[in-house]
Amino acid sequence: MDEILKIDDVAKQSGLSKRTIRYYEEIGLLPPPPRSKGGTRLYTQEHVEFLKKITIAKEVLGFTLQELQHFISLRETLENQRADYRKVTDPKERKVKLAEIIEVLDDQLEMIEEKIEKILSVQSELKTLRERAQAAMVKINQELSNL
Amino acid sequence: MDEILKIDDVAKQSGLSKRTIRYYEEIGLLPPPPRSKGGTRLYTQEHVEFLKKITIAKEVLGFTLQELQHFISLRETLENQRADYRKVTDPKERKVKLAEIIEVLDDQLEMIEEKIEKILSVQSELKTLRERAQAAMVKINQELSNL
DNA sequence: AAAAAAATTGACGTTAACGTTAAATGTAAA
DNA sequence: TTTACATTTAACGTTAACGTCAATTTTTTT
Repeated sequence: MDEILKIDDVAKQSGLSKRTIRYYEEIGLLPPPPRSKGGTRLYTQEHVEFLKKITIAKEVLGFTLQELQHFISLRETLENQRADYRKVTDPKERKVKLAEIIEVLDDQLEMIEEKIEKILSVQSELKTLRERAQAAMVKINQELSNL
Repeated sequence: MDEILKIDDVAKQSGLSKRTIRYYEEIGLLPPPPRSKGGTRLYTQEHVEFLKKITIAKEVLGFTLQELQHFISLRETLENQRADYRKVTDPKERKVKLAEIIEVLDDQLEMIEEKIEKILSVQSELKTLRERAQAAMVKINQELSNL
C-alpha cells in the first residue's frame, strides 16, 4: 500500500490539473516529492490527501494560496512541538510560539463562525425564495386546472 | 428618510470602493441609479442594501460576479410573477419558467448544504488543532514551573 | 530497439475583478 | 464667485491562479 503515483494519477485523484499541482509546488505550497532518476515526480497517497485538504480550505474559506501557506506553516510549527524538538528548544521560546499559534487559530475559528452565520443567512433567504416559487407554482396549477 | 446618497457615501456604507461600485454598474450587476442634471449618480439606501447582499453572497458562496448576475435575474423573474405580469403572460409559459427557477434554487440550496458540511469539517479540524496547542501549552507551563 | 505515451521545463497567454491615473466637468463651501 | 473638493469617463495597469503551447526527455508499450 505504498503505491507510487505519477502526476497524472494525483491529478485524477485530487481533481486538480497537472499544471496546478506543479504550480502549487512551485510556490511552495505542496512539498516537493522525490524524483526518479530521470526527473519524474513520484508522489504518494499523502500528497493526494494534502491536496484535497488544501482544496477544501480554499473553496470553503475563500483563502488565497498565500493565506493557505501561512496556515500550513502553522500546522507544521505545531507538529514540531513534539518529541525531540522539545529537548532542543528553549521552553520559553516554545511558549511564545505556541501562544502565537493559539491566537491565530482563535482568529481563524472566529472567522469561520462568521462565515457560517453568513452562509446560513443566505441559505434562509434562498429557502424563502424557494417557498415563494412553490406557492406561485401551486397557483398556476390551479389556474390551469380551471380551464 | 429618502436620503439621496452620492457614490462616496455608498462606498463608505457598503465597504466597497467607488471604482467597484461603478464597475458593478458597468457589468450590469447594480441597477443604474438616476443622475443629477450634471451627471452625478444619485443613490438611495436600497442600493446600499443591494450591494451588501451581493457582497455577502460573493464572499460566502464564492460566487463570481457572473454567477451573481444569473442569480439576481432569477430573483427578478420571480418578482415578475406578480400582479399585472400574470394577466399578460401565458400561464403555461410562466409555469415553465417557474419550474426552471425552482430547479436552479434547488441546485443552489444543495450546493450550500455541501459548503456547510465542508466548512464544518474544516472547523472541527481547527478545533482539534487548537486543543492540541492548548495541551502543549499546559505541558510547557508545567515544565516551566518545575524550575 | 523502435514507437507511442507521458512527464519536464520554459515561456507566453488569459481572465476576473478591480486599482490607478489623468483630464474634464460638476458640486459645495467660503 | 472663486476656491476647494468630488464625480465622471476613459484608458491603461495589476495580480492571482492557473491555461496553453512547444521543444525536449523519460517512461512505457510493443
